[in-house]
This record gives sequence, C-alpha cells and structure tokens, in this order.
Amino acid sequence: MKPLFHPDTADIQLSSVLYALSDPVRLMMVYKLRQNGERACGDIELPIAKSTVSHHSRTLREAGVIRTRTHGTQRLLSLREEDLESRFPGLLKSILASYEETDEL
Amino acid sequence: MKPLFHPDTADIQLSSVLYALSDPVRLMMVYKLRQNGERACGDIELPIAKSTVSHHSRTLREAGVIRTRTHGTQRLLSLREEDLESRFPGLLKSILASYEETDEL
DNA sequence: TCTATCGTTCGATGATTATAGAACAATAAA
DNA sequence: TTTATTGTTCTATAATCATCGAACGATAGA
Repeated sequence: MKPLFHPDTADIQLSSVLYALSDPVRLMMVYKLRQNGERACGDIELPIAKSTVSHHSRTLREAGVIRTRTHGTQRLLSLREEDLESRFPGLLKSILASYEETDEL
Repeated sequence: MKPLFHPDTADIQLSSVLYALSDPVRLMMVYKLRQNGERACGDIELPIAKSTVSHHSRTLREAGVIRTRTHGTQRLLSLREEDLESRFPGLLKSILASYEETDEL
C-alpha cells in the first residue's frame, strides 16, 4: 500500500487551494467535512460516480486541503484546518462562511 | 461601443470568484489593483501578451472581481472591493492577506 | 480460501482553458 | 485626414479537467 502524498504545511500553495475550492463539488465536500468531521469517501453523499469522488479527493489532498488516512478498506478524509489556519490565517474560515451565504448548499 | 457585462453584486458566485483568483497571473493583477488603485490594462506590468491580459481581465470582470470602464482608448480596471465585501464579507481581504504570505509576489 | 466491500487507477470523451499572434475597432493626436 | 495608441476579438494550439465505466487492489469477513 503506497503512502498518499500530502504537501507539508509550508508548501501549500494559495493558488492550488483556491483552485481546489473553486469546484462546487469539492467545495461541498469540504463544507461537509467541516460540519461532520472525519468521514469515509463513501459516506459523503454526492451526486457523482465514485471514481469522480476519488479524483476530487486527490485534488483536495494534493492541494493540502484535506488529509486522507487508511482504515481497513476505507479512506477517511478530514480537513487540514489547523495546517491551513497556520499557513493562511482566516482563509478557510472566510471561504466557508461565504459558502453559507450561497444557495449552493 | 458595446457595454461590458458586469454581474450584479447579488449574482456574484463564490465558485467563480475562487476560480478567477486561482490563476497566478489573475491573482497578481488583483493584488496590484488593490495596491495601486484603478489602472489601465497596459499599466499593469505582466509577463504575458496583451491578448492574454485581455482574456484574464474578462475572466475577472465576468466573475465580478473587477470593474472595467472606458476612458479614451484605455480600459481602466478597478477592484470591486465594496461589492465583494458586501457579498462575501472578509473573503477578499483574507485571500489578499494570504497572497502576501506567499513567495509569488 | 472465497467473497463482498471500498476505493483507486486506467482509458476515453467532451469541455474548458491559458497562451499567442494577427486582424480589427475605437479613440486620440498630429 | 492620416497615423499612432490601446485594447478586443478571432483563430489556433497544446494542456488540463470533470466525468464515467470497467478493471484492478487491498482488506475484512464468512
């Protein structure tokens, strides 16, 4: 089982984070992860195929937005809130607050 | 001279704003506009062709991030700071603050 | 060991994008 | 009126992306 790549906190790029969060599906994933805490891929209800979920998970992980750990056959996803807060203070909070202003929920 | 489309403040979409700001060139444009205030396209020093600047300007404008007005043969660009602040409080500020943390400047 | 579950990876597709150069439009200046 | 300036639009290109289904890999359970 190969270890999944996660960028170091210091290497998280603003452009990559903004890009990762600019997709409505990924933004919804992040929103739900913050609401509900760590979740398995399959437990996040999304209107897309599982291979697409996997793709989005990867994008978020490689941008440094989420962390993925293995537990049995499951992949547990969680928000890297502290890391993001230390790298870009206030950013995630304001984006998620903005998301709640939206009708995209 | 056809009028340029600008979305109403209420119609500005979070995903579109994040996408517009996820490109390094566009992010730099926005950063410089906030630093220097209203500027003509050509006065923003960028390492790309003018047709590409025009394309990026359009992306930012249609996302609701900047406003474009005509003055002679020039197009003057400015940040829609108040509009963005009222639609997504704190968002632009935290993104630009994050940008300053970066080595992309 | 065999099977079911969970998720990734592969291959393909249609769409979008960032980029540039050339041609064009509009305005200002000579 | 002719020319110069400013920026847009058109066309093209190479790259990336979101999506899906099928095949695969790893683990848990029977």
